[in-house]
Amino acid sequence: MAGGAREGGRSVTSKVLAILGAFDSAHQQLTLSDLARRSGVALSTAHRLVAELEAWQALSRTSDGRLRIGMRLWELGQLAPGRLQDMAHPWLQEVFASTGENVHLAVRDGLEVLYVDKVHGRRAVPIVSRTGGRLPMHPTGVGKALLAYEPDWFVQAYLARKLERPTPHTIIEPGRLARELASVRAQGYALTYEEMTLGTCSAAVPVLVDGRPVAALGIVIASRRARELHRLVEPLREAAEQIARAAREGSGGEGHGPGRA
Amino acid sequence: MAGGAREGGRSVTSKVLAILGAFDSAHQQLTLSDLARRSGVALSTAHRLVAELEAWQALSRTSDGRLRIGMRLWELGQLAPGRLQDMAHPWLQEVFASTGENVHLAVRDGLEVLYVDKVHGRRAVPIVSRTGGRLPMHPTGVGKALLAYEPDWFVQAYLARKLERPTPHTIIEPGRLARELASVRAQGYALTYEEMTLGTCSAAVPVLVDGRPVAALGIVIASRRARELHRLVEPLREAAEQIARAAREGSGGEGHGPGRA
DNA sequence: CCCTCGTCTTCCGCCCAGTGGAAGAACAGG
DNA sequence: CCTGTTCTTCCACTGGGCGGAAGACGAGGG
Repeated sequence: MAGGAREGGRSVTSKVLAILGAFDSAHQQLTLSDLARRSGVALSTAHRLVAELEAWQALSRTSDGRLRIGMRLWELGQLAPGRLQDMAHPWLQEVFASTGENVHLAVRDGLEVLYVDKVHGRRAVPIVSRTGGRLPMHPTGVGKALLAYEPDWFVQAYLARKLERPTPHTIIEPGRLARELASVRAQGYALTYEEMTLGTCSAAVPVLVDGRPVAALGIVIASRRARELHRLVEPLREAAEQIARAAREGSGGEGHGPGRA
Repeated sequence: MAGGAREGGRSVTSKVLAILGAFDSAHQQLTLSDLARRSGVALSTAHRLVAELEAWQALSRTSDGRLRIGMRLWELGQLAPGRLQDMAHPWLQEVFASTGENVHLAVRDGLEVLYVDKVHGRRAVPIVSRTGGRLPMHPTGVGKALLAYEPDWFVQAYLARKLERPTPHTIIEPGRLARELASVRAQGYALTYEEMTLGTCSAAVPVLVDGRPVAALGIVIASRRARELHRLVEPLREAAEQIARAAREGSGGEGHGPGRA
């Protein structure tokens, strides 16, 4: 082909998707060159495709000319499954109303937790998680709550890898983590103390439908108030129970959460 | 070309976008054939593109095989601008906490209002609006609050069209609507009584930054409780003022809302 | 049971849309 | 003025995309 060998035949669609996929929470705005580099698409090709995406509002530009995800994609994204989130939202609200803390809902996706909803007021928001964000499972409350109820083979596979260690308090020893998970199962809730972020600690409970952990409900507070965590478990547990009930009744098996294994 | 004339040369990208664009709140799940029809893409082409989109989780399938927007697009959508929404959320929360009603935040996009955030509890949710949803401006509280502060040429253009009439209470006479908007400006808030949906009424206030209506904050309740609306205006106004202040300080002109004219 | 109708999937040869290197423009520092 | 970076435009070549058609599948219905 003109200018050189076409690199092994990528479809146009794959290039468009690669361009979109170049954005993530750590790279919310990119220059055209960055975008081309990150997506592995030739600069001139990226230029053309980006123009088309921009015209459709799939991408937009910040005031300094960098590219971002556009409103149209946000709008489309709102049409994604989300049955569980919709049902759960009022209950998160309830927990927030009775505690005033940061409450969030997460599901497992692959080997990570994906935060699907979040309710927060104005006080002490250490921004540990953001809606649409991902974190590893073992250093987070919701992650431990979910992991503890996964089948054994899954947990084994999870523990077999080298685990990230965001803070010195993170538990990464397989044996110790396995024991921790056992106690989560025994108690019905998970606690963390500065395992993901220094300065914050959390409590979380799983949402169990037919014994399977479809989501987890968590709460995050400043670590100097760690003693209050126990007081917060009961409201969480109650809300999770209600959400589970609503999920059992509400949806007759419609695929509502993500579920890559 | 094989099979016949290529219809005027549409780019691959435009087809992909047409496929995504075929989904909207009234068509959240589609069969492949529907999708091909609605997007104007040949069936076999749609089949191939959809397969690629599905593999990337841009689309997913419901249990009965129909296609939906996938989790990956939801995730991407969460990276869209949203500065204003993020800042505003705690204040919506505050209004909800003090009133217990359905509170939502909307911006203008073209000739419609786009709902960008919503907080609701378990009681009386007539689901008038959904996050990511659009409604015409004149029958909604937030719409009137926004329209009242738009420049005159814009309002004229809006009124010049034939206006939809979702209920018999909807005001569609240009003269009457113009007078209504004048009184919104005078009072600083807008009220509606069953103008969008029978059985519900609403109050809304604009969020004004440098005199320009960047968003509107609204509340919806059952119409049998219409007398309580006045009581709800003050909390709304207060929250809107705080949001406006935060917006003025927080962002130095970054493009955060949509703004097609 | 076969037939019909609608939907989904696969196939295949043609050819134009897409491609990417290169050159040039625009801009920012130094 | 020069240098480095990013953005934009150009162009000749070609293989990925195209869509009609035919086949597979499934759900009624007679």
